[in-house]
Amino acid sequence: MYWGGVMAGQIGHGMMEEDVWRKGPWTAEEDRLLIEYVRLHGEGRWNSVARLTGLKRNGKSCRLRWVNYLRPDLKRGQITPQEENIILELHARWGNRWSTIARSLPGRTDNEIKNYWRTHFKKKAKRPSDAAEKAKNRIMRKQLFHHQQQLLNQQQQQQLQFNLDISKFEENNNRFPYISQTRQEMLNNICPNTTEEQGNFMLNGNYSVPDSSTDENLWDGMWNLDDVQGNFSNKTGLYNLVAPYC
DNA sequence: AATCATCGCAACCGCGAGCCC
DNA sequence: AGGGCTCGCGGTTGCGATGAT
Repeated sequence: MYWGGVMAGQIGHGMMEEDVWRKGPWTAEEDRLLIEYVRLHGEGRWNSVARLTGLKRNGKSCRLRWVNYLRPDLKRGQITPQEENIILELHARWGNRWSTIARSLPGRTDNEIKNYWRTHFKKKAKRPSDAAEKAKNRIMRKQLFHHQQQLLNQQQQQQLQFNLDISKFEENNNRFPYISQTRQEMLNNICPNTTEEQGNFMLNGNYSVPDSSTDENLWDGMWNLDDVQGNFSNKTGLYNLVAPYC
């Protein structure tokens, strides 16, 4: 337990800049005051809490305490397997957008999901400790990979347009003898370390699933697929799509 | 029993977006 | 237009609980 944090300005009742906000774990009495404040005034205007209740907590701290712990609609207990699946699915789609993910899990907070992810998934994926863990990770990988494949299929339509655009570019420049390198050059501009095989996926759609010996790399790479639904025709979207293979 | 390592979670921090004056 | 304020978000830290040695 400690006290710290210089206040930014006057908050009323003689509290001046040299006063400090209370930090650290909340007491039952502080919780009671905050709950009473929300009951009377509703959520929001968190910077008024200190002035109206006498709590020596800043607005940020009050909001966080309410949102993550005191809200009556919070669900307690462990994350269920169903919720875990949803988290996996949505993280594959949204990346670390915890608040977005939390909106699909009533009663769960972004903080809770973020903590759960960090302790249960990211670590396990990086260094599985035994065969069972590896098997579980393999299943997770396949689920996620299947999901990514679906997204890739959607994007293949956009890739067709991408190829058409390049073809038009080539047609317009076919009087140059070295034009056959253009596609690779364009890809190299986007993803400099792309191998020939990886480039084939992007340029020709000839994609082969990496073998299991590269699973860990693939799995790790998938954490970068945050924006896989981005526009394929722009550079950012393309980069996100090919990032795990770069 | 003692010590050390790891886990799980609450809370803090910095930053950016949106709003209002 | 822009400066200040409030709020929300994602990353990180601190620390008690638990497990391993």
